[in-house]
Formats: sequence, C-alpha cells, structure tokens
Amino acid sequence: MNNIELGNLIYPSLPHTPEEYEAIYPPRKLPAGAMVTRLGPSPTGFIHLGNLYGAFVDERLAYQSQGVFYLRIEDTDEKRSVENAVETIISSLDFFDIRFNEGVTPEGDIGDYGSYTQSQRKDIYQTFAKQLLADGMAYPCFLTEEDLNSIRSEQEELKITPGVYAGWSRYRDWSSSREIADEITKRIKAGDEFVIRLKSQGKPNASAEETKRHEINDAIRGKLSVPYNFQDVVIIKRTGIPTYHFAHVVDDHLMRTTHVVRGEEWLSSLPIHIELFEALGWELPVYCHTAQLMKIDESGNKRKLSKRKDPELSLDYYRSEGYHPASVREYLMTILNSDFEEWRAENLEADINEFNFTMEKMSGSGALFDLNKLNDVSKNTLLRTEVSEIACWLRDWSREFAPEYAYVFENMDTLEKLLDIGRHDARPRADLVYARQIMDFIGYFFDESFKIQDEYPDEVRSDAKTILEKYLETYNYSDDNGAWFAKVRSIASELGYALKPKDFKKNPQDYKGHVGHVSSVIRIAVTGKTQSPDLWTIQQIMGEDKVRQRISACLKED
RNA sequence: GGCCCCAUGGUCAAGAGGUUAAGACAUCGCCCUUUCACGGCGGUAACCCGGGUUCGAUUCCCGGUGGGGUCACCA
Repeated sequence: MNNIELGNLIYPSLPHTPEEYEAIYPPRKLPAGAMVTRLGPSPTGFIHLGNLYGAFVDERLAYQSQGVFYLRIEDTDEKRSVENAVETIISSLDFFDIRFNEGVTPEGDIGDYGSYTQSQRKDIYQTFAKQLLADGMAYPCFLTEEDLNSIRSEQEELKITPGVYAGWSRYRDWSSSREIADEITKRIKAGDEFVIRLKSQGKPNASAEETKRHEINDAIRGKLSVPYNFQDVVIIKRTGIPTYHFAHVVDDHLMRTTHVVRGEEWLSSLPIHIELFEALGWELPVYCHTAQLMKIDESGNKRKLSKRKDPELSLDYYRSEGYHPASVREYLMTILNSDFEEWRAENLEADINEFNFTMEKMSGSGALFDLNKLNDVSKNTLLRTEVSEIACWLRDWSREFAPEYAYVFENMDTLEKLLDIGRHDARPRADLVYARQIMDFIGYFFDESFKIQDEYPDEVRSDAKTILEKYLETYNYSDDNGAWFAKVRSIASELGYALKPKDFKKNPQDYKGHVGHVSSVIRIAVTGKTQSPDLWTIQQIMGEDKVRQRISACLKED
C-alpha cells in the first residue's frame, strides 16, 4: 500500500478534488492593499472585552482598506456549542458597531466563500487531509487514550517533551513496516476509529543549535523566530471533524484571508500552522498577534482576561451597567493605538472611524484594563454625544436592563433638559459616565427616587427652617438666574451670612457662614443633596409647584 | 520544567545612542466657584538587574530576573 492508496482507503468518496476547491473559492478580486480579515468565535455565545478588542482590529483593518471582514463560526468542538450563540455574538458585536460584510448572519450566509460554519465544511477538510495523506505528510493513528497516557508517563520519566512524535507513534512509520501497514488496512476496513495526525518535519528534542527555525514577520511584533514543529498534532479528530489548527489553515486559505488577527496565546502553535501551510503548498497569511488585555486578580497578579474567571469583563456587563458603546470603543482605541488620544484631542468632533488605525502603533505587551480610564473617556465621549441620543439610549438601556427606572422616561423632554444642564457652558459639565451612574445622578429630580440624603452644613443648621421660610416667601418662578440669586443673597445677609465665601474665610468670627451655606439649605431641600448641577436651572425644569412642595415638606419635618 | 512573547511612574504609554525622559488617567496641593462637576496652575512618581559594544546605553547585543502565554482528539 502506498500513500495514495491509503488516502483512498480512508476517504474513498469525496465530492471534490483540492483543485476543484481552489476553483470554487478563487482568489478575491479586490483593490490592491485590501485586507481580508475574519472573526472566528466558537459558539459559546460569550464575548468579553478581549474579544471585542481583537474584533475591533479586524474590523478597522478591513474597513480602512476597503477589504472584507467576515464572520466564521468555529464550531469544531461540539461540547462548546450553546443555543442561540451565533445570534448573541452578532448582536453583541453589533451593539458596539462591529459589523461584518460577509459570513454567517441570522438570515443565512452571505458571500461566495461559504459555508462559513466549520461543522458544515467536513468534506473540504477531509479533501485536504486526503491530500496530505497522499503526499505522505499525514497518517492515521489508532493510539487510544490509554496508549497516549502511557506514552506520556514514559516521556515524563525520561524528562523529554511529552507528545506524539517521531519515535513514539508506531503508525507514523507504517510505510516501512508491512505488519503495521496491514494492521492499518485491516482496522480501517473493520471501521475502527482513528485520528489523522500531521507527520511533522521538525527534529524532536533537538539542541538549540540544531533546531531549525522559521523566521516570520508579525505585523504587530515584527520579526519572530519560532522553532520547527515536531509534534504530530491531530488534524482530523476521531469524529472526522478537524482541529482548530487544520481548520484555520484550510479555511483561511480557501476564504482568502489576508490577515489573521488573533491573541498572543496562539503564538506557541504558530509552528504547527506554518508547517501546515507549507505542507499544503500555500502562502502564509500575515499574522497579527495581539497582546492580551490583562487584569489584576485577587492575589495582585497580572493575568489574561478569562471568560471563566472574569464575568464582570463580559460585554454584557458593560451593557448592563450602561456604558455607551461609543465610550467602550473610544477606550479600546486608546489602548489599541497610542496616538489615538492625541488625535482625539485635535479632532474633538470627528467620527472615530476617521482615525487612521495602524498595527505598527499596537503594543506587543498586554495592557491592564483600567476602569478609571474608561470612566474618564466615557465622560468626554458623552459630552460629545447629542443629548437626545443619550436620552434614547438610556431609555433603551432601561427597557432591557433596568425597567425599574421606567418613570424616568415618561417625559423625554424633561429628561433631555435634565441631562443638558451645564453642558453648553463655556466650561461644560462632564458628569455623565454610564447609565446606572446617570440614573443615580439625576435621581433627585423624580419623586420616585428623591430623598433627603445629606445633612445641612453645621454653619447653617439652626437657621435652616428660617432660610426655607424666607425663601418660600420670596421665591418667584419667573425670576431669572440673576434675580433669583440676588434674593438668596439678601436672605443670607439678613441672617448674618457673608455674601462672599472669601469674606467668611478671612473673618470667620464676623459671620455665621456664607451664602454658599445658605444655598446649600435650599439645594438640599430641593434635591436632597449638597451636590447638584445648577440649582436655578433645576428649579426651572421642576416647575414652581414641585419646588414649593419640596421646600414645604422640609419645613414640616422636625 | 521545555518552548514562545513581553519589560519606561500606580495604570496606559511617547521617545531617542547624548533629552530638564513627553502626554493622558489616577493621586496630592492651590486657584476659580453659591455646592459639586468642569477648567487652570503646580506637586509626588519611571527607564528590572548584571555584563558587553561605545567617548557615552534607559535605548544596541548577551545573560539573568520578573510577568504573561502555551505544551488536548478546546479554541
């Protein structure tokens, strides 16, 4: 039996030849420099910030180069599939403005390079596995789990690299042993289960000097030197489905991917992928290994974001807290490209997509996720966002994540006015960060959430009721800001408070306090808090009745 | 442990063979101010260590150290 006969024995009938597949999926007709990128999530339905970070790179590269960004579902592990995962992935990314122009969609595949779901591409993988078999670059392997375990323990005892490779798999060298060749033939005919392994070319356990290396250029990291692979990795599993390694190589070639953006955790399997590309005679895509987003864990160590351990870093967490998608994008861009903040400072109003994203500006070292920074970026992002849009976005958020705030959205006009306080000043307020925080921030306005939270300052406590009484007497809704404050000042001076805080600071013995203390009393009566945006504006939005009502309520209390 | 990646303030980071080593966030102080926020000014705070190359290294090279990743019929 020769290699070709072995291939035919294992895969006797396949619908197409490798050449036919090459013709079915021809090179793309795209303008020079156009990049084809892809996102290949497994359908667990779980996406976290790290995934978004990578997806963002793919999306930017394709979009900026007028290329293609497609979604491929990598479901070669049946155990990981979750119901409706694909819809969840698409909608999660869509929320953050990450859109595909090819691949899997809820309405079916779009594009000429499908199917874009790996489990539906079995024939394709097997066709190329057969080619590898015929070329003597792969072999069927009947090693059982027990066999593998005993090989491993023997290797551990010998203190050599564990794994299946030259010298350890009896099936690897079947062509030089009639006995093994016969065994293979017999077992395949008998329907025994087996995997297909790559017949690796690297020299096992070689010294540093005699290890051959691939020198390749990573778009983010520059020159990379990796040793030849010597592991006979599984390329087709017992089930006939490929492993990631094989699916990656076959798909990215056939789908004509130009740039493979993935996390640095893939760096260590790069030798396998290079070997596979070479074995199949294909050109390598440009690899772009991104640094991982890190976090500080409980023990104070830096580590990669993990979907298991860091549910708070899932995209859904940010959605449910109510971070605006634009804020998250801005934040991600600040860690993706170091010159983004500078650009933003110079182009305040520009669309983020006008920024020229480059891989050269990406860092090879992992960034620690910084909530402070996100919050800061978010403040500024929301300051640039139309208040009407913020209001609608808050309403949508509330419907999905916080229906208890429904009353806030009964009057959108009022809500917009509330959100708009101080935004158009020469020095605009920037105190809107994320939806939950905003709900708390404007909570003073609504009777449903209003409550007196702060105490009157010491300086003014004994006069509080007098102040409120006097205030109620003189309050006139139609006063403009100047007239209104003049009245507050006159109450202050009448009761022995300094009109200027400075005077009080200089001569504290001459006054009970200053006008700020007096207005604090009013502020607390109206908003329940010592801190609020401009009081006069708040009262104008509230309307006279509500203002009087709140003041009166305070007067009634003991 | 083998292999791979990474290394500038607390965080993100700019940077070049010779610089007073940017900037942003955080933090502290002052100012502005009827509160807060915003804004302004200022402060604290960094080139992992050891060799080598060089007149000169934080920058280039080597070796450590530290951190991360990976060693599956998971991706």
